Amino acid sequence: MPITLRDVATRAGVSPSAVSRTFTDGASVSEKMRRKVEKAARDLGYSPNALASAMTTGRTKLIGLVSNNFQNPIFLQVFDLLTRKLQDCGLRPLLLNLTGETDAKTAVRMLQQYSVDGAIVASSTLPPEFSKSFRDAGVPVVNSFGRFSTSPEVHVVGVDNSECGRMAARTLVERDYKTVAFLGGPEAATSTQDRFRGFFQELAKHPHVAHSHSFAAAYSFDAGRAEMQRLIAAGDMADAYFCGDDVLSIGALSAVADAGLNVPQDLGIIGFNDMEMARWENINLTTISQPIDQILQSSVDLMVSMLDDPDRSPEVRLFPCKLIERGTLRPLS
Amino acid sequence: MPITLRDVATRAGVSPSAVSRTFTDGASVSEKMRRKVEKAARDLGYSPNALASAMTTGRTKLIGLVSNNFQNPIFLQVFDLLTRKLQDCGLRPLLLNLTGETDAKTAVRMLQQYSVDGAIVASSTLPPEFSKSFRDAGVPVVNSFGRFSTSPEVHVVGVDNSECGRMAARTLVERDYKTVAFLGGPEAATSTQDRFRGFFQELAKHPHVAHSHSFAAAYSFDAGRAEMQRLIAAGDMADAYFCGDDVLSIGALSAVADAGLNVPQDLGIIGFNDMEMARWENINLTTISQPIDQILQSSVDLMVSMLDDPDRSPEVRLFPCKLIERGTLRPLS
DNA sequence: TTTAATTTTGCAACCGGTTGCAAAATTTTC
DNA sequence: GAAAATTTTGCAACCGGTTGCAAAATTAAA
Repeated sequence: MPITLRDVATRAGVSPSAVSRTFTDGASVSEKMRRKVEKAARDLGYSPNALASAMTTGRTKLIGLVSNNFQNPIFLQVFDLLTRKLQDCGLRPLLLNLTGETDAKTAVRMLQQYSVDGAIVASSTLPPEFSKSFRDAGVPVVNSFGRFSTSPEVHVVGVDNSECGRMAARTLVERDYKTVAFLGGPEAATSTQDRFRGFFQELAKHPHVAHSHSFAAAYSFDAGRAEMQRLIAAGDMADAYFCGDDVLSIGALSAVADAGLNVPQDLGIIGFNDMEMARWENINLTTISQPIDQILQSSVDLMVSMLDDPDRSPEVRLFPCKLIERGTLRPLS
Repeated sequence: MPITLRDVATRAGVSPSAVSRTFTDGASVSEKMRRKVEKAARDLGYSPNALASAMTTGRTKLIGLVSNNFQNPIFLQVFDLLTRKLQDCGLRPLLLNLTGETDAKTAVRMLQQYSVDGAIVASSTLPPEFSKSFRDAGVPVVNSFGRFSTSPEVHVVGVDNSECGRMAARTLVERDYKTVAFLGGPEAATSTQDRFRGFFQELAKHPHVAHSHSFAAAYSFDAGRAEMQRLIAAGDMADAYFCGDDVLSIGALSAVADAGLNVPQDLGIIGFNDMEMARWENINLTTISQPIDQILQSSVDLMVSMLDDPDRSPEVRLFPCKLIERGTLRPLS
């Protein structure tokens, strides 16, 4: 059924190699030959088979897109941008959904079977070792939104989460909140741990500010709401909360509203991610944003450069986060 | 670098065919041989190359996942479920992001180059002809969330959008709203058109109920809010609105709240999709839900059955929608 | 115009598997 | 225990391209 290179060769009355060469750039083909072949190809509706070509060249132009964050709304944007950017480079994303599955070995094998040229691990919760398994298996990898190290073993692109924690703490202290708290997402996530560390590191500089912390069960509205309800019921409320995620914040806000507390006077909330919903007038959440587009562009750029030079030494690219001032924090006095 | 079948054959001291056979089920291999080969494979860490295998078998186990809906939060769930379900069947999703691009020819070619075994077009906005191009090119296709026809040319799984429109109209009339309106998403989407048709078809049975309609520029909070603001400013408000999507509804709700109107007494709103946010206590949107999980399971089932029998005649599978009663519509009197 | 240098083309082997066919090995039947 | 029936194995060709190498064709130099 499908047209092969040999079909084209026959119709054009040339050798298969000639056809192959007209479709690989950089190959030696005369103008006359190229025209002849292109005509035949057009007539027949031929387009080269990427898989067969991959057999000899060893490059599939397939990039594994690995993630376990299919619950977080921000990731729809991540997938959108990432797939578009990859497509723009002539690369095709092969999706691997690792929800509820963290075995790196399996993940690597699943991608290796398809000879992917590389893999982008987009996750703020998978540990660095996860990405390392890809590198160890010889699969070029970049970890987007991952935890960085000063002596990285794989490319990492993202933000400095502990700096984000410090930024949140600094902001709350500036706004004159006297007791502040960290309301994190799932404790196992590296991003949670890093922000936690940064947050309390900064607070240590302000001994007059009381602090506490707790963790929500998931990055979800319900988990945020439940945890805030628990805190309210327990009666040991802080003045201000740094939440691990906007959805969490919004859940917390809803519990706070139910309790009749006044935001931002009685209680401040600062979120993380600046997702779509944070901008909604009826939510209007003050939050910290990470430059998603830049992170992903940089990830793809790194990926592309690794395809040329697989032994490129691992690099860390961090982008600054930004405070997005809205209505859930007291203004600077 | 990577271990080939011949490496395994050499180490096990058997022929390549033997190795191939132990890895293809249904092939004739003795117990003794199988054990020998499996041991060698394990020792070497061999796993068969899906692409090479595809060359002779003609099956890649790659399924194109085509969509242009990377803005709608509901699609994160769609991607999550679809990829998991495909993976569970041993299939791998090759993502194709068609945002701002509707040329079916290109899309087909992009997938054909990778010899996908089939394609799932997940979109409520692409026209049936789009999916048809795949079928015409010999690529088994199922259109999830698509517009159905009584004499379908491709498999379609989804809901009867015009029935959804009727359901919305029926509900609003029941609740005793006297002037009702359709606040649709982008007019070009088939789902918008179908719901529009159903909505007014039902209203035609109730001549005492006044009606009107308009369309938002996008499926977004801002578009919904802007359109509702425009309506409020124009001063010709209806009693109740059927919005094309929950995000749109939420935007509209925010405009309504700003205007000091009382929901659900002065004004009723009914959304569509029952997304996560509709459940949030501070939104509490009455909406119509489509059974996403069933739709996708059915899509994958159809896909799998087509792989066995590519000439299976096209089928339409429609699932019922359900009214999710929350707080933005007057109760039944 | 002849010869040397350069470019274009085709041949054939290969990438990593699969599979039809016949030979070899095993099991069944008598 | 020999012959027939059945199962297992290996050989070799093939899937749809690519590529090193040498022959053929073209261009440049003499």
